[in-house]
Amino acid sequence: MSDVTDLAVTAALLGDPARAAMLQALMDGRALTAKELAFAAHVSPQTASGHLARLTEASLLSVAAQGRHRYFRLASPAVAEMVEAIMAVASQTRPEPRRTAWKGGEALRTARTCYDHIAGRLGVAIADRLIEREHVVLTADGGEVTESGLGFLVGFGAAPEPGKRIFCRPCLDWSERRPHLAGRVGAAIACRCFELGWITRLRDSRAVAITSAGHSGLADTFGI
Amino acid sequence: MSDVTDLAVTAALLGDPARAAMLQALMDGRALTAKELAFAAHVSPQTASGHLARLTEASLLSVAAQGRHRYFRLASPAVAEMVEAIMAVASQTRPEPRRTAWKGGEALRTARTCYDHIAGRLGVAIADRLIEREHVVLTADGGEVTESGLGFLVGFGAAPEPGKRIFCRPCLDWSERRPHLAGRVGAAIACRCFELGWITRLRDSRAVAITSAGHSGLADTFGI
DNA sequence: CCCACGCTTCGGCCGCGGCCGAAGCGTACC
DNA sequence: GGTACGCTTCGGCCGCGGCCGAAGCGTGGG
Repeated sequence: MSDVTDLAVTAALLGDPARAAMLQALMDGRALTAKELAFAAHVSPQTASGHLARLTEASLLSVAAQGRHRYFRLASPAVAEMVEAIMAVASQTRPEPRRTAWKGGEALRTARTCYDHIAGRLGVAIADRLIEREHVVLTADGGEVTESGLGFLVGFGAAPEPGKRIFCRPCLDWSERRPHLAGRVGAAIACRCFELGWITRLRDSRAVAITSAGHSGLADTFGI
Repeated sequence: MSDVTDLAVTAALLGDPARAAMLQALMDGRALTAKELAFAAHVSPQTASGHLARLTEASLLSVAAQGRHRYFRLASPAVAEMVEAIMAVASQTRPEPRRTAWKGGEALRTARTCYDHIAGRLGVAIADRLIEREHVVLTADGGEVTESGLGFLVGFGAAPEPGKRIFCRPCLDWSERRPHLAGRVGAAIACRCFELGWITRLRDSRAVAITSAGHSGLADTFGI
């Protein structure tokens, strides 16, 4: 048994609007309190508490108690990847492009964080450039940084940290439907871009803005 | 709104045990009838019919009516990827890793039958060679055999039989996640390979073994 | 020490949705 | 034409699970 049971119970956890909203709110990798998540999901604190307990129990979230607050965050990059994969299918499903473009929707598509790396048009563009220059090679479910790529990253100040996490892998971008860079390499690039002030987080959103320094920097470095 | 709603409704579709079982049954890329899927999900035909209608409505499945049967299959590779991503998280949750790659798993990935054609690494390799040599052209949901391809197939002794079945189409390979050849052309090639004694079926399994004659024959004919 | 606050647990309400029996529609085969 | 079969639709039953009010527990601060 029961690969099938596992699939169903895990998917059912994401199938509730309140829990889905909470996971979305955590998609940028930050840690939020139970109350903040209750607000994000539009439910009362006690309802949220129940949902959070179930998500934590299933290891989709990890929790850290601190004083009288409890901070929840996604348990692993795999969870973020799963959510993005579902979004990719869900957005494909959507019949008409739905022109409404609610406040910030366009910004989300331009550039956003996906757990700890960059997604949206910017993320895809960066991946494209690196592939074009043969700094990385992406396959269906893995990727490698070439010799020249490693040199480039070091020069950029984004040498990926050593660790057991997967080095470099593609992550399907739900808005662009093309892969962007995830893994340690994607995280290092995103981190460096924040460090250089090329991009900044927008309030209450996973969207990020590209600063004017970012526009020139990205043009110089990546040709974007 | 409602990226979050989309996420929830799509996930909810996978969150039901019966629907999850159906999707799992389709993960190898084959097309199954409503009745077969009802059996796989352990529900009555009328219950299955309802589930299949919802999955099709949401574009997770595509359906092809043929005579008095209706064949369901995954609508796109993205759906398969989504299911795999969820399985990745679900299995991560599971405490004990439980024996990886059960007996014969590797053989299944090397070469297996997919209805009446060849899948696995061998199936994908054959498709790749034929595309590379411009003997076939594959599109998202169909395919054509070129002039030179037809000559090649006839010379190989695998002239596809006439009939109303779809001539040539790609079939997503579950283990390789890339298309292999299905349809009458795929069937003819597989049939000829069995005929030449290049491959033989293994007992109680969809896996096939490549014989020594097969190794040299495949190298000569397809350059594999 | 007491209160404010964040979070959780408990209990009960209620609606959504899965399930199957029965019936209807269309195709295939004799 | 008749029959068998695959599939779908309809209707009604029923249980799971989401929701909130009230109450309980622990921490921090005045």
